[in-house]
Order: sequence, then structure tokens, then C-alpha cells
Amino acid sequence: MFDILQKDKNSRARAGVIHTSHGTVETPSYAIVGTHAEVRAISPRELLDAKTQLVIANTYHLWRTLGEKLDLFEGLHERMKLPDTVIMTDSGGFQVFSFGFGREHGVGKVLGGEKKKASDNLTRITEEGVFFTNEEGEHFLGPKLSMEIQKKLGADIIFAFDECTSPEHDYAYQKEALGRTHRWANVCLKSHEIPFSYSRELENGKARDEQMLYGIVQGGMFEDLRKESAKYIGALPFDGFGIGGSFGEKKMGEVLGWVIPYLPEEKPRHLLGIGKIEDLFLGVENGIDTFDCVIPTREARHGGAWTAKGRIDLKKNKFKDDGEVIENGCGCETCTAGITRHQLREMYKLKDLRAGTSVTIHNVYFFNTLMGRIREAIQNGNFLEFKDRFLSQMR
RNA sequence: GCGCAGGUGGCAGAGCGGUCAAUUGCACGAGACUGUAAAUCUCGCGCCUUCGGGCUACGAAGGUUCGAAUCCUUCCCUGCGCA
Repeated sequence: MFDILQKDKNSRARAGVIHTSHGTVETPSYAIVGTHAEVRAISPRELLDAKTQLVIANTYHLWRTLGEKLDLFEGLHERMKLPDTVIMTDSGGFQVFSFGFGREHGVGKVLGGEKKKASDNLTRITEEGVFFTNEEGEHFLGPKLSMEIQKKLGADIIFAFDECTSPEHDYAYQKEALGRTHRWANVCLKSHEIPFSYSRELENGKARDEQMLYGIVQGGMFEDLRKESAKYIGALPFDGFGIGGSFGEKKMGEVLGWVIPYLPEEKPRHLLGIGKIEDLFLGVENGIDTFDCVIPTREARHGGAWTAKGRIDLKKNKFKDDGEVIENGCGCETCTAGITRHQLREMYKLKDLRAGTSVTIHNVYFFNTLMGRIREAIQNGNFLEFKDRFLSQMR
């Protein structure tokens, strides 16, 4: 269930609350990524101390890892030791891209970065779903199975299985893939209505926990396809909506502008896989309620720490004698403990995993706190001023 | 003192007549990272360059050869063994 508390007068931004069986999320909010049912490098305690309200795990990876054990899975809240935290699962639709055309085209979902070397496409996409190839052979994941797995995983918010496309796909392909994603959306909805058959819960005689199902809008960077998709998906009885697929670095705002007006105002909207600071402001301004992105956690392990002035790379020589904490005045455990930049640099150099832990704690806190300030600004009616002020202080 | 094994770019360690400014790893430096095959990956790493190339280099000095890090001689140094 989603309540909107405040709408911004000068933009599409809104502040709200998502209620689930395992707690609430204040929106706008940032989902911290815990692909394999754990947020890398930090403990559940540290995750919560860093003000996390929302976490996202991954259907494809858990399915591959758990295998047979999926039927005995205790549920994500128990597994992740987060009984009162809202958890999402991505459907596996992103892996269609990351194992498929993402490799073949050597690109990420946001066009504009560095291109990698092209490699083998490990997917084969059919009308019913997708064949993924790995060392063990070929395995099939489609909308129906994704829904079944997500029910067993037991997240509060689950996503329809979609085909995430590459930013390099042309119009014809995007259109073709969009048709599939739309047909799969219906399969997902239908599957979601079927009574939950998770044996453990039936034995206990408990009603299954509510799962909100989000549909996903695709369409690449093409205006008519994006609008068509938003119209189509937006009209289906989903509990919320994800906006997925490929973006141009400079086109994200434009794409959101095409899509959002067709999505029901009263339902929550999630921007899939997006999470740089500028993108968060852009998303919120255009009416996005939740985000998820690996940036805070992945970059922390690679040396990147976020501050109000932007990202700093703690591995760099210039921090060799820097006795400051990552960010002065920051309330995260790492900064309040007084761990300095040069100490962190030293830890990275020594491959001491505590560097990644310390900086993950900081980054997660940073992004969660930023979302808190955005919510506050919306509530106070000065979101756009806050946005301008915040972005102008970044280098 | 004798015998043996060695001395290669910041380090370790390949190469053993031309395709060697020299494999590789580490260290170092720069850059990536947006629904996590990522605690990962890419690039650079003698000096100079108009990016074609030029110069100085494999302990030192001589020599053989069209050509030497690679072969020979002497010297210096290191490790191990024997005295």
C-alpha cells in the first residue's frame, strides 16, 4: 500500500510511505542492493545503522545459487536478518541484458560511459522466456517461473519479468522486445493471482505475506515506444511500476518525462538500477519514489566514497597524508569513529577488507541520508531549491 | 683459497645470437563502475617525441659477429658447498 503525504507544487516530486507486511519505507527512498541475499561487506546491523529502509535482492542469482534448496528457503527477511525491513526482488530481467546484449555490445544500461570489450551473448530469448547459458549448461527463466521464485523468496515488493534491452538496440528491436515484455507482464499478473503454494506456509496455516507486484516500463530511448509502454503497463492492475531498460546519460530526464504522465499517480514508481546523485534529483523531480543502484556498495569496495562535493577515490596518492575523515560532520559509523582518509587508503593498499566495509557503511549512510533530506525538502515545499543548492556544491 | 650457482627495468623473475625497451607477477600511477558473473575491470609504467620514430639500457671493461641481455676473456659483487 502506498500513501502520498506531500506533493511538490513546482515539480512531480512527492513524499510518501510504502506500507508492507515487514514495515514501511519513506519515499523517496534508495534500495541498497543485496543481490545474493546479503549486502556485500557489511552486516545487517551496520546496514540498518546506516539508515537503510529498503533493500533489493536478485531472483536470477538466488535461483541459480539456491537450486533445489529454494523449496526450503526460509524467506528473505529471515535469511537477511532483516525482519522489519522492506525487501524487493528484481525479477531477473536485468540478467537478460547483462548476460546477453550487455556483453555482446560491451555496454552498461546507461550509455555514455566507457565501452568494454564485446564478448559472447549467453542468452537466447524466446517468446516464452530466456535460456541462459553457463558452465553447467542451459537453464530457462521466464515470467511464470520468475514469479514462482519470487514468491518463494518472499520479498515485499516483486517485479514482473521483463526484457531489459541494450542502449545500442535499434528501434525495430526495441519494439519487438517491448511486445514481449508486455505479453510477459500479463503472464506475471496472471501468475500472481494464483493462490500461493509455498508449502512451508501452508503447513503453518498462515496466510501468505502480501507481495506488491510492480510492472516494468521499457522502450529504450524512443519516445513513442516509451509512451506506448507506459500507457500499456500503467493500465494494468500492478501495485506499482518500475521504469527499466536503457537510457542515455543525458536523456534520462527526457525519458522520465515521456513515461511518468501515463503512470497512475496513486501508485509507487521505481527507477530501476539508477542511483547517481544527479539522477536521483532528476528522478524525484519527475515523480520517482524509489531507486536502486549498486553504486554505493560496489564503488565503496573499489575505493569510491561519496561526499556532498562528489565522489573521492580513496586509493589515490593525494590522500596519503590526509588526516580528515571521509566527510566532516558525517554521522556514519565510519566517520564518527574517526577513521581517516589516509587510514582507509592504507587499508585499500593492503587489501584489508575493512576498507570496503568502512566505506560501504559511509556510502550507504550518505545515500540514505541524502534521500532523507530530499524527503524533508519535499515536505517543506522547497525541493527544487534544495536540489539546486545541493548540485551546485558538487564539483 | 678452491668448487659450484648466480648478477636483467622499483622488487621478484622469464629470456639464453636477430621478431627484445625486453614475457609474467607484484608494487606504483591513471581511468572506469547506474535493476552486481565486479572486494572487479581497463590502460600506463627507461628517457625523449612533431606519435613516424629517436636515444640510453640486461654487474663493469674489453672481444667475437652483419647483429649480443644472450657467445668468449678479464675484473667486481652475491649465495651455497669444501677447506
